[in-house]
Amino acid sequence: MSSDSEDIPLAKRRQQQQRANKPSTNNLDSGSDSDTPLGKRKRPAVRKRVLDDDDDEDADTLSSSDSGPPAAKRARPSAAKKKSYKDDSSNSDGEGDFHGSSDSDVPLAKKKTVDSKAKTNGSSKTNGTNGTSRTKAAPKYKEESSSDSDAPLAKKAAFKKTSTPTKTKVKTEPVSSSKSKQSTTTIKRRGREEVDDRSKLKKVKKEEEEEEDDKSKVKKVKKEEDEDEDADAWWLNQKDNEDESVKWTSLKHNGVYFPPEYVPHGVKMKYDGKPITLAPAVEEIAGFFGALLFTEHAENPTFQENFFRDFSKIAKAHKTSPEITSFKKCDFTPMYEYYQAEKEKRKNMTKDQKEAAKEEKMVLDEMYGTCYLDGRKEKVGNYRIEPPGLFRGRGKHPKTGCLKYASLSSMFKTYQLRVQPEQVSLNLSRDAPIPKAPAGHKWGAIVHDDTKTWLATWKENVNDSTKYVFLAAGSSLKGQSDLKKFETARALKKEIDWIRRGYMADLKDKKMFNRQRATALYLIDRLALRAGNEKGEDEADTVGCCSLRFEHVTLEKPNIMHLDFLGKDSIRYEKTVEVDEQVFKNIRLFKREPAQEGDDLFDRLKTSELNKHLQNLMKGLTAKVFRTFNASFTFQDQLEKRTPKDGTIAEKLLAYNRANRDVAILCNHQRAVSKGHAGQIGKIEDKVRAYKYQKMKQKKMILSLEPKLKKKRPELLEPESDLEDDWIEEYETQLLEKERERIKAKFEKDNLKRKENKEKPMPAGELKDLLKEVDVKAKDLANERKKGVVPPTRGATVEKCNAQILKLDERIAATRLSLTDKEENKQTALGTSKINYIDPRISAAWCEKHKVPLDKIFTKTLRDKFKWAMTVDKDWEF
DNA sequence: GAGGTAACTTAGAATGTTTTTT
DNA sequence: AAAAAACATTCTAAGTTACCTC
Repeated sequence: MSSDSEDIPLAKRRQQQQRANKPSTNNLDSGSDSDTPLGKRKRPAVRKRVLDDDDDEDADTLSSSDSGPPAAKRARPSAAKKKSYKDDSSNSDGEGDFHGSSDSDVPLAKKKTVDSKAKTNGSSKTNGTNGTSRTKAAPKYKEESSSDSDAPLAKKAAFKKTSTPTKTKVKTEPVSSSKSKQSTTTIKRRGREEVDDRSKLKKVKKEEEEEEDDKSKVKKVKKEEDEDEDADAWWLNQKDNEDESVKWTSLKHNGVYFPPEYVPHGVKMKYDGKPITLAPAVEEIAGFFGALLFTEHAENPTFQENFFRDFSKIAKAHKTSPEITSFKKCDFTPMYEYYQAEKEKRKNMTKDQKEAAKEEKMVLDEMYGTCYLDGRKEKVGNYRIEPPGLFRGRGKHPKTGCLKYASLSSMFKTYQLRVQPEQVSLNLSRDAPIPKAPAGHKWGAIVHDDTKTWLATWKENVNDSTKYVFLAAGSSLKGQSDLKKFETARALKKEIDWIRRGYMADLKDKKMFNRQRATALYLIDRLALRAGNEKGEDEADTVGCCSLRFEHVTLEKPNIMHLDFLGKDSIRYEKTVEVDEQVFKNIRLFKREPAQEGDDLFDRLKTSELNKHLQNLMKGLTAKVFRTFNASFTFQDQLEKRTPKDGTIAEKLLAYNRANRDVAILCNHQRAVSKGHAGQIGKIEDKVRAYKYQKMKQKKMILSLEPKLKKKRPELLEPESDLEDDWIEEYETQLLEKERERIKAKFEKDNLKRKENKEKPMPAGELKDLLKEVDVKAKDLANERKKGVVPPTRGATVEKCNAQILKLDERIAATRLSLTDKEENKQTALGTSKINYIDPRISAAWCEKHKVPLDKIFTKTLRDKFKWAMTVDKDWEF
């Protein structure tokens, strides 16, 4: 029943693909074994290379014997010189140093921030769009602005706060600091009486004032069935000021939805060939695996091992279950079949059943999928507590296959797979009614932390990570942070020139640390790499920029760099790029002996240090901002270039999608190749071959018509590439077969018609005659193949044949193009960049400008998510 | 300053639904 | 009308970042 090739799961295809992708020039093979294809992972605790930034030698001299610049040029740039790359135009402020000596980073950076502000202020109107200084919004939403009376002051405070990079929050905002401390402790306490924090006078007053508003607002919203767009349009009423850490003043919700209890189906797996009866919990776990049978997961040894450890342990603990000690003796196929059948059943549900299921979902959506935030009705995202199951880690995750459960502790008489209410903490405002916990249960904790956006949280067992219930993507909170994200990216756009000059200069810095930082920054900026935090041993071995290791980078003179590593989600990043000469030199320097495989390329650098540095360059700047900035910038740029001014909507959409794809490629967003892809490609290739076949025929026909052309046009004699005799024969056989079938079908159809019309059916002999004609044709073709000569068809002329050939060439080219297009699109995922990286205002403005309906580019959910961005005018620029 | 972790964004797989093709 | 492809949504894993603690 395992219709094998049919059902290859995505993960498997991905792997095959990755394997297939492996370039022949891959230098990483060395040391690779079956377990760690990208080289065995060595994590030397601290293995710094001998070169030390503290010894005062010029790193360039150390870097290599080759062609370093003459000593005079290598000398550290003087302060005056450095100033020059900060901002050529603003030479008025001579002290505008880019980075200064590293030990005095902070004070200089402070100056920098002020500088850049002064600069933008002076420069012009455009800075009105900068995140911190948005002032254009009209205070439409009157109720809210009541809490807002001190806006100008708060704004100033925020401004100041940000220009002092270190710990300023504590200094300038005692309220918020004490608050956050207290609220963290709150979370740890249990029960409902704990009151969070900041009952500062000001706040209390505010709340009192707003209580009234809240009530009326809630009523209003209910009455108008959330048709009231203005009430939801937070972006029309952006206040820049206000304590950013406070996320809401009122938050009411109904808690979370727990997955239903397991209903045993009694389907028996086999052990050692015999069906066995399992206790419900054990049966459920066996079912988890059974459902995954024949997928890449279930065939992965690590997955099997982890699963079996947990499975057999729990089976053992249940006395009623027979002992299970060998994975090999387990046969889960009955369960697999059961779940397949269930799937089928679900697919074949009647209309009524489907209707009922929909209804049920609606009820849950209303109950748990909705909350009230500051009186506004908002959607909750993932309100379902994750059901138990097998952890599906990506790539080579050491824990993949482990059982996700609630508790195996003996406190519970039976093993508890489902997360219990006691493990779940809820966050809501103090005035909100506390949702009832499921019967017989209590909530783990109730907190009132208005600096957090989560509604519920619990701990997961496999990686000991925290899970949250957040608002949906279309909510105001998410929208606001989205807007903030893009405004930061836009702010970077204004600063990028001098920041780039800065790190380019730092590439030659005497201190190794600075060089590494600059080089990393270069890669992050030019290649849109992720920051690359350190990872633990119990995670998949993936890297980002700062965690790149030697084996991930190879160099090729004069300035070519190959990158080959597994990034987030174990997606392979494999690119060959030209890099700046100095970057090339630096990387060679970093890679020098005694470094060896497994060592970090940037052995002095950590993401935290990189980000600290960036923070000094610009408020809110972190490594990930570069990705956002470059993605949006590239998109706008490409969109502009590709959109045909007078094209049809379809042509414009094509341009849009191409620009989108450029971004996806930049960010290396990939997806598994779909099931039928190879087949689809094959079909198109066949189409190309069919064209070539026709072309070949035309060419030969010309020669039959005009044999003299053999000398004049030797290309006519050349065989078509990729057109082999065997293929031709098979193709012709197919053509003939199809023709026969067509004739038969037509014959039968005609006879049916005759019958209806009470006419006599055509005699079978007629059909035979028709088929004979095909046989004659077959002989002709065979003859043509033998002699390599194609007699001209009736009315054929050299001119006509030439025209045909031209047409065919065009078609071949077009089909080939669609082939490349398809091929590339097949592994490129456009969605991720559209959802997370491309400022939606670029799209909105483009639609406006080119009269393209918005719903051609954004689905309903995306329009909802980006509703804050839809009001820009056609000339808006990122 | 290392190490841990809370909280949030970003990510591809899996699943569900609609549209297109056969 | 069925199958396949395309498109949309849901799910939860896997990142980044700030912050806390020692």
